[in-house]
Amino acid sequence: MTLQEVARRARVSTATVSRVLNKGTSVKSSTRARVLKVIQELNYSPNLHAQSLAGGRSRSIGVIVSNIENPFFLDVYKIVEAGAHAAGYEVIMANTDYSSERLVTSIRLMLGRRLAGVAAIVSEMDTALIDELSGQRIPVVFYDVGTPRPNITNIRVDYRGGMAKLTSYLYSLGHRRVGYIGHHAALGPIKERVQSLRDATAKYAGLEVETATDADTLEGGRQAARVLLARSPRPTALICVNDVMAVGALREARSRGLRVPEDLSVTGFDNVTLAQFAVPALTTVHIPREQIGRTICDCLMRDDVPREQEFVVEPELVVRDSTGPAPR
Amino acid sequence: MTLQEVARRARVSTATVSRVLNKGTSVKSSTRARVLKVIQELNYSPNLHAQSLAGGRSRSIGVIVSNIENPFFLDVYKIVEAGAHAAGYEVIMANTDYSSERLVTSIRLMLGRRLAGVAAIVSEMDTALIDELSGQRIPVVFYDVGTPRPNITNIRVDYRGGMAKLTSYLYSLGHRRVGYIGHHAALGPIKERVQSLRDATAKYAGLEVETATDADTLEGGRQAARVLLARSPRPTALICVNDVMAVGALREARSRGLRVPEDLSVTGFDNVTLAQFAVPALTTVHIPREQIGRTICDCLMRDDVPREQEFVVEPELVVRDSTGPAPR
DNA sequence: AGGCCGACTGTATGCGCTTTCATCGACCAC
DNA sequence: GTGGTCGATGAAAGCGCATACAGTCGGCCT
Repeated sequence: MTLQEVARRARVSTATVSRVLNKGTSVKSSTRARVLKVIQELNYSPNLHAQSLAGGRSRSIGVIVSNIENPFFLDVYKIVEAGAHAAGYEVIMANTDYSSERLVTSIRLMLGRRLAGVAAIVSEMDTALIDELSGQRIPVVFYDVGTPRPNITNIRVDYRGGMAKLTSYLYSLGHRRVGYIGHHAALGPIKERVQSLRDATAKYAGLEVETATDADTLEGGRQAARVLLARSPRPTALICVNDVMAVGALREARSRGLRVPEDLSVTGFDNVTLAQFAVPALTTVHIPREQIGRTICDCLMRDDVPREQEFVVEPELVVRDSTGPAPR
Repeated sequence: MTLQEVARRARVSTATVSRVLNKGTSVKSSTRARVLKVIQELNYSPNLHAQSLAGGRSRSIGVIVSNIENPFFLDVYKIVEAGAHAAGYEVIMANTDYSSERLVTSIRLMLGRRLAGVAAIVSEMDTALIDELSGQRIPVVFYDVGTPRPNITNIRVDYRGGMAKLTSYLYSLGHRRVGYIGHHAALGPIKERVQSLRDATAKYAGLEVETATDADTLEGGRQAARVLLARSPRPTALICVNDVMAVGALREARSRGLRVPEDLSVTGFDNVTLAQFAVPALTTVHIPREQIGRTICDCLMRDDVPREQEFVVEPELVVRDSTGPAPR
């Protein structure tokens, strides 16, 4: 079913059919009705590729995330999706699983689609790629990675500040031996979190940090906790890089018969919904995903926002039931 | 950056550039190298729209899900994604939030993209739409909805069987007053689960069922549980339509000081990873998502599989710690 | 030497659509 | 009546690529 076929059956030119499809210019209402009727009868749906090829424009934006299974990314994605739909845009999602190669593939694909904009909510990133993207004419938003460049907007979270709040809080509860549970230790933005924690070690006398790394999943959190909790002396607090891993850690603690928070404190990061539903409810650091999502939408789908900006979002400590005074 | 521009700079014709891009036919290796070099220099990436318009074919499949936030859908999506990537395909995801209108929009969009195939893992579905899809020449797979039609493959889960196992198990534990927690009670495949439960009421003497409906989220599960647990006499078991809502219900039970499973049994459905990490670990019914995902991949990306099939997958009871003998 | 084959490359057409630009009445003011 | 304006429509030129087809050229067989 092509536009041409529709035009033929409606006894009009292809231009007219195109006009009623893009309900912009003037078409006599009787003609419009006739065309619409044929479209209906034929179940015609325009070839999107031909549309964007001929039209040059695109009503789609791309969103690349590191791990769609992690509710943090999912939340941001959903907010962007809602904003896009509200503005009449579609969104194409790509998932990299923290792989740089998949990131490159995804970005090339996004560029190939000639999208209206691309948001990369990822932890892995390569400077050359950023340069390449910067050279394109489409607006790009980075979260977590990337440095200010022409045509590129950056959103970053003050992990250092968030981690400092967490450390100070745990220290004041008497914790001196803490375990850090992370994933993909080599990736820049994630490294920043560990580093912040390590820096705190210097500030707070007697604070010792051990780390364990595993996959960014519930099971990964559990495995990492298993390693850390087997050490002797055992850490009295587990700081997890995100809520998902923290819930995994919680599970492991319970399996070992450790009471949380009496025997062990556990903290998350992100404050996803799951954190409230964990048992016990998770103490975590809130990252305002709503704000991040809206910023992305503004940057990609509005012309009246300046590019080449940098937004810094400030995380906040959320104390719930998984933390308490250090034992003994 | 167009193919033309690349051809000009490499002093070859566009046909040759196209050849090296689609690494099929023979190109002298020195020419190939020259073209590749220019492509590299220009950061050229082919216009996907032009490619699929000219080429006719498409290396993408579409996956439509009802609620990407629910790990069940996410798991299936990820399996399909992996299979697609392995076969050199891309996947376009669409999320309907259980809205029929969004389903229609999504399907139209998928058709507009002239994809190689579409999978609809959704609970909402309209017969007219199925007919329309059936008329297209692209392979389509439905999960949960849809009736056998030409060119359409169906995958369905024997909910009735799964629910029967669950009911029988709870009955044998002495539960006579059970609550059912669901969402979108009006949608066909979901209605089937409640109906199975209701049918069981007839079979098992003295079994009473009350239902509550809320959103398909952790919070929805909690709210529904709140309603059910406020009743008097209180149900001794809560059967939840899926694991996510069950975890929400678990949370509500705990808030009310009810011990699970001593005071209250709770069951989920789907057996997502989260079910093992719930506290207590959730008794649930396993749906083989791996098998579903693979079937979808086979149907959409291989030519040697017959269409117009119907696959029925058999769910299995997984007993964990959230169920026990009815109190008193 | 003539012919043929195969590796390589260029030319030209069209995929299905959008978008100028031109056309053609109809209608109004003068 | 003439010129001008505006609404409605058609004709046609691409958008960037794939590909059928037609060369070109060297090597090799007879």
